[in-house]
Amino acid sequence: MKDTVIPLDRLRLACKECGLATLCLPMGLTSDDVNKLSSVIQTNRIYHRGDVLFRNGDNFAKLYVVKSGSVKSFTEQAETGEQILGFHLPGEVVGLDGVASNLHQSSAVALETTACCEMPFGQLEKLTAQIPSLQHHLYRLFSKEIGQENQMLTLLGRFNAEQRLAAFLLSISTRLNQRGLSATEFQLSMSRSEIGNYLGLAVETISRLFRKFQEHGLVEADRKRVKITNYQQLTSMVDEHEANCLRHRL
Amino acid sequence: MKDTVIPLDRLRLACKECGLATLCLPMGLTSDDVNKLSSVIQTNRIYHRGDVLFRNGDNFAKLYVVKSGSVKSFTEQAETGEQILGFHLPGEVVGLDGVASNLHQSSAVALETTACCEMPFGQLEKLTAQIPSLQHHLYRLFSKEIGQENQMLTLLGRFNAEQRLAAFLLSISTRLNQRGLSATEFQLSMSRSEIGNYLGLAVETISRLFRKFQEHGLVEADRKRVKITNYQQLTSMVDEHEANCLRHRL
DNA sequence: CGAGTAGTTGACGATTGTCAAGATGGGTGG
DNA sequence: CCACCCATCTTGACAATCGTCAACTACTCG
Repeated sequence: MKDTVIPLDRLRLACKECGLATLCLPMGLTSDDVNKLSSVIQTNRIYHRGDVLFRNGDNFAKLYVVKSGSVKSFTEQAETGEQILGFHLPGEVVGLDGVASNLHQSSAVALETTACCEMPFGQLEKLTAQIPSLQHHLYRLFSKEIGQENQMLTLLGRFNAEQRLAAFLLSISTRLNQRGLSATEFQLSMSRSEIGNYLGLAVETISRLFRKFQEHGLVEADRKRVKITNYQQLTSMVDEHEANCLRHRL
Repeated sequence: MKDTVIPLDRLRLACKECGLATLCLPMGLTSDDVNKLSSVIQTNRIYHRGDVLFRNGDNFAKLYVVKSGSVKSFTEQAETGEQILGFHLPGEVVGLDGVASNLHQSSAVALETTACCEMPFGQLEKLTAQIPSLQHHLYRLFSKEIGQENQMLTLLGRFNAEQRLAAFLLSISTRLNQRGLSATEFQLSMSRSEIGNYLGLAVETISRLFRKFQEHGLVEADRKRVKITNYQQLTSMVDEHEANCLRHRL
């Protein structure tokens, strides 16, 4: 992903030509509507590894759509450090939590070289009042985010360490696959420590689980390169009914 | 709370007279706008303990605002039972996760006798296109929900059992207090088992913690009746910096 | 009043975190 | 191009938190 070469002359793509358009945009917009939207959007701003998109407490101004690369969002705790709230892959939106108080409630940092489209929320909001399908799309976007967080709550509340890592790998796999990439072979952009943080587990646990998964032929992992070798069984671990049977064999 | 008597003739209150109006409604609506809104809303539908507001997989049609009583929302897992996603107190909205797919992604059940206002989302949506401040309010509502779930993720990811229960009690306290009730003395509507489920802990752990808190003079708990006797110290447990110091004394 | 559900308590064990030491590898500068 | 360095990762030993199991108590509701 890091090595993908994007020709410079395509960096300033308008929404109309954007490969992610079906993810960002609702169906049924007129060409005129799309033009209005793209006039408001700042396209393809580039961030590098470690660059901050926004920080907890910053004034909320815009939503960020990841176009390539990846972003992590997190809260900063007084002494315990950060709690990672999510990893954001191409086509996903970051910053929705800022609308409530006009201040960002979390921080967001690029995990690698990352291109984002930035949408000033105030302008977007005005536009949604004029374009019903865009309004509906934005409501759906918020709602989808809530649904995903609900899944994450379930994961943290009811899943053991194995199931959490399995679910994590499957989530990344599915999401990359939706963007046209391989579902079974990919490069993680986050460190073991970040995975552990996200899943509520210690780094050492993540490391041990990767080894265990590898020993049992579920994945081949070399550093950040991951190859899922038994997708089926990985899936069945998350479906906890079968997981209980499986756990005794593992 | 269960015993609160609501005169029957006030049960069909329009939004204009609703005591929760400042919670549900944005500031700066004209009287006309409020009338439009209340014409769309079904007010004060009564649910009893165990009654289902909606179930996972149901068609999504409306949002529910709790007016009195309380509601739990949860996902149903194949064999592990349910994972509780949230408890909803008066003034809070339930059902936001349904917008994304037009199907409810979770279920919601009344924990006690509960009155809800029900807002058909399609109509609400049309109205928001006409009333900018209502549109903004709805975006904020979604965003606030996301912020709260982020807090919950942090709780499940980084807090130990003690901190989780402390945070839970403080959350209930704060929210009830915002509705004009006592911050230090209240009646829980959920069982120990439901608290445990919500916090990712076993019932027995909750039971032991209540005893521990009581022994240390933090709360007095008799079944569902809770009295917070040392609010200060409870707060400092959640602020994890001090919590580390405290833990050795407890 | 009786039955069943919810809550409590104790004993025990497993999962997962912590600590410490060592290995690996990417990146940088000579 | 090589070598060194630092961050990341791995691995093992040990400990602690929390879950599980089981028995018992106490409400609540019909």
